[in-house]
Amino acid sequence: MALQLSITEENYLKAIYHLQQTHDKVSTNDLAASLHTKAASVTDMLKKLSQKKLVDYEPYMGFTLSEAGLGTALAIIRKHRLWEFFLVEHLQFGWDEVHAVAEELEHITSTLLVDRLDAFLGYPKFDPHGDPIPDINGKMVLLKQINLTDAPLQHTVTVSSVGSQSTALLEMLKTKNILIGTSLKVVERFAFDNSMDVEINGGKHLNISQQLAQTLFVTI
Amino acid sequence: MALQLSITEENYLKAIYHLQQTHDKVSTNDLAASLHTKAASVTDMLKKLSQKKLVDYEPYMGFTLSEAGLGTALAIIRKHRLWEFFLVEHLQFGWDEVHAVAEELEHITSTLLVDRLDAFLGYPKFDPHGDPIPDINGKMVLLKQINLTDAPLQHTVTVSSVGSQSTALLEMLKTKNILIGTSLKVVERFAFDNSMDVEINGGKHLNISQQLAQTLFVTI
DNA sequence: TTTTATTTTTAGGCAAATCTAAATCTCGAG
DNA sequence: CTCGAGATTTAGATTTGCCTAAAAATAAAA
Repeated sequence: MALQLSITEENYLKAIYHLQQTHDKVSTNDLAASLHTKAASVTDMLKKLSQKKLVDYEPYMGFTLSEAGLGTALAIIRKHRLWEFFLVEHLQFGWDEVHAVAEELEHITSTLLVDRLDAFLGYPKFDPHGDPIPDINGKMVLLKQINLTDAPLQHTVTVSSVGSQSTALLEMLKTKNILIGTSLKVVERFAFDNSMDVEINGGKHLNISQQLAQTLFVTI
Repeated sequence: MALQLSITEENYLKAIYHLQQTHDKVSTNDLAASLHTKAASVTDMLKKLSQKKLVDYEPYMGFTLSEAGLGTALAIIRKHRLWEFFLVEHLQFGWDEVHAVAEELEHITSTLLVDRLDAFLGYPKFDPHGDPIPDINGKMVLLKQINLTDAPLQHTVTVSSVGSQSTALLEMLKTKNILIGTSLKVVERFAFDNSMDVEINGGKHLNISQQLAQTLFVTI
């Protein structure tokens, strides 16, 4: 069985995972900053995680997750993103309100719970921020999915998926004639309400609210 | 704002609440037994909870929850039972598998989460074990709801509610002609599969599986 | 009403996770 | 190649929750 980790240990693994994405080797100071703690505390914890073979750690030389540590980190991230999806999809949370709650929910241990939740949600591939959700084996789509909100001005993008299957959303998309595969050119953005004007399939202009743009994932 | 409690403190409050239901004044030893810890530890924690005005504690004389402590305990129990309902209703957990998971979920702090979950579930009044769920103000139905599983042999009971609104269940009830208000007499129980034979409205006999019996709440 | 048994509390310590301050290491500048 | 700035680790304390063992209080029995 996977050894039982404290919430603190799990948070360390997760933070190391995120730093690893950009810093080939992670430093004590960077991790301390990321966890809002002090370097000395990080060193203490690293000795423990190293002993448990979850990180490859050489004093003064930096560290990375071991294979086992990576698997554990991905399991936590999987839980985090699945809960975020649940909160937005079923509990009417905004995509910007879910992080703090998911930080707590991600430490619930039951694997049965996670896997049932995954099934209940329909095995989503991306969380509400467009980040990929690892599957039960830790596998995930490699790139972050970007939504219309982040599309560059004057670029034409293609709708690749929607962030929700709610009937309210699907109806709205139908009346606006937006489907998977529709091309959208971002014409203008309005700072006032974060809405945007787009040109649809090279023709009509359309105003899209921030809420809608956030649920439209696109490829450039 | 409500002061932030540790998980341990919350578990103490909850345990005191449950003991209070039967023991007018709670004793150090009883609480220690209930939490699988030692009397000395309980005394330590009681001093802390007493200082925070969550329990009324007089050394050597026993203790009870204060008004504030009761409110906090009910909020935890509310979360516990709502999560149990969610697990059974939406994630296919058996009613006997949910307790351990709910023990973890009940400590998630977001009140927005709890209240949205409550709404999502349809403001249920009873958890899957028939225990009443406190509402947002801590109010709840006073009696435990009993389900058909616990009905005494040869007694006639009346279906008062069902534990789920799932279409699968409602369809089954329709074909079996079981409605709210239907009288059922428990004729026989079978230890092999925990199913039971009942007489419906004083007429036909019917076999009811354990799963079905558990979702049928009755009055005697 | 003593004395004994039981319960509860105090005293003193331990482990986890944190901190500050001091010591040590690494690496780039000169 | 040496030195010092900055990063890292060690040393020593603190807090929380728990423990054992001993002392104190209450309750029960003689």
